[in-house]
Amino acid sequence: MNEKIIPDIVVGRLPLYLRALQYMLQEGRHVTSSQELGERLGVSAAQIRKDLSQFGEFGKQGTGYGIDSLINEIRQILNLTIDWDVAVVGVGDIGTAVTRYRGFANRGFRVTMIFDSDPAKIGAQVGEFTVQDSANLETVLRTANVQVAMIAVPASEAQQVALQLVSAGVKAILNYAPISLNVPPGICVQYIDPAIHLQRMTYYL
Amino acid sequence: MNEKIIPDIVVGRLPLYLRALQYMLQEGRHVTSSQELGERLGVSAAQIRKDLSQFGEFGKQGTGYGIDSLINEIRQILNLTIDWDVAVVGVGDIGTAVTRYRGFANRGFRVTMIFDSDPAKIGAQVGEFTVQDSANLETVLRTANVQVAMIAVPASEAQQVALQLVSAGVKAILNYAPISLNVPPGICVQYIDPAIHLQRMTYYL
DNA sequence: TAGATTGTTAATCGATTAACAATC
DNA sequence: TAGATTGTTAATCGATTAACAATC
Repeated sequence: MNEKIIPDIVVGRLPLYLRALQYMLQEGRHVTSSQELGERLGVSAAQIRKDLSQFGEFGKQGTGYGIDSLINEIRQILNLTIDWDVAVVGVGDIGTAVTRYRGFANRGFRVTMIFDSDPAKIGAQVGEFTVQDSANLETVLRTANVQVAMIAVPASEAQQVALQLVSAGVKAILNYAPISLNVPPGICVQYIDPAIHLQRMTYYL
Repeated sequence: MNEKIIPDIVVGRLPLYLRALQYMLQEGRHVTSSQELGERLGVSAAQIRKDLSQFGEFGKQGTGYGIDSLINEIRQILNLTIDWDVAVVGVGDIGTAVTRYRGFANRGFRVTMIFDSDPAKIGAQVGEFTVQDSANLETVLRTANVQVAMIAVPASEAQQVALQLVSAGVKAILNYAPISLNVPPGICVQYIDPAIHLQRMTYYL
C-alpha cells in the first residue's frame, strides 16, 4: 500500500546518473543541476527531475543537487551501500577480462570466485583467484551466499549454467553468452552481447 | 517521402530476433511463428508481428515465417549482408577479449585492426593482429575505410579516442569505457558497462 | 474444408515533455 | 531582493496490446 511501483526504465537510468555524478565528484565538483547532468548524458533535464522525484526530494530550488548527497541517495536506492560478491562462471577471454576488470571498484561489486568445467583450467590462477570446478558451483555459492553472477561460458552451456546458478540461490545474472536465457520469475537477467549492439548501429550506416 | 521513419526501439529488437532465428536454424528448424519466437525472447507475439510489418510482409498466414528467409530479410534491413571491418582501440584485457572473440563470425563483423598508445604494447601480437600505434589511427582507418570501432581504453582517454575515430570517418562506436561520450550528430554510439547492468539489477534484490 | 497465423487497426497503456508555482 | 532551479502537474507523444478480417 505504501510501495510505489517504480517503472523499470527509471531504475535503469539511475546507474547512468550515478556514474556521471561519481565522475563529477572526481573532478572536484560539489553541486550540479538537472540541466547540466542531462547535457552530459544526453537526456532531458525534466526527465532527470522526474526520475529522481519518484524516490524523494533530493535537490534544492535555485541551487540544484549536492553531488555527494545525491550519490549516496542513489546508492541507497540501488542497494549499493555495501559491495555485492560476484561469481564468474567461465574462464575464457571474457571471463578472465571481467575477473581482472578494475571498473567494479567503488561501484558496488567485487568478484570473489570463478568457475570453469574444463579440467585444464580448474586450479589455474586468474588474478588473485583459483579457478574452481563448476561441479561444486552450487555448494560453494550457497555457502558463501552469493546472489550475483556473470555467465561467460559458450552459448551452448549458458542455459544449463543459468539454472545451476538459480538453484544455488543467485538472483541476478549478467549473461555474456549470446543467447536468451529462460529463468524462473523473480530472477533478474541482463545481457551483454557486443554483436547485438553493433547490429543495432549498422541499420543507420 | 517514401522513407518511413522506424522507431529506434524497433530497430533495437531486430538483432534479438535475428539471433534467435539463427539459433533455430542451427537446431535444424525451418519455420517458426511470432508466438514461438516471442516465447523464446520474452516478448509478445503481437510486438514481433508489428515490428516486422514495419519493413514488409515476411510471413504466411496459417504457416508462420520461413526461418531462412526471415534471417535474410533482417540481415538486409540491418545492412549485415557483408561483414563490416571493425577497429579495436585499447589492448587491455577487454580489448584483447573482443579481438579474440569468436562470436562475431556469421553476425556481420570482423575485427581487422587493433591499436594502443602504450609503447610496450605496440608491435605485440594479439591473435592474428599486430598492435598498431594509436598515433596512426586516423590515417590507417581512413585508408582502410573502416566505419565501425570499439573503444576499450581507460575512461580518461575514451572521449579523446572517440573524437579521433570520428575524424577518421568512423560512424558507429561501441564504447566499453565507463563514461558517456559526446559525439557529433550522425555518429552512433552504444555502451557496454557491466557495472551499469549489475546496478540495474541490485535494485530488485 | 478446418485450423492456424499473419498483417493491421483501434484502443490502451505508459513515458516524455513543457510549463510553472514554490522556494532556496 | 532577483535569479535560478526544483518538484509536480497536465498535455503530448509514442509504444504496446488486443482483436480480428484476410488468407494460407
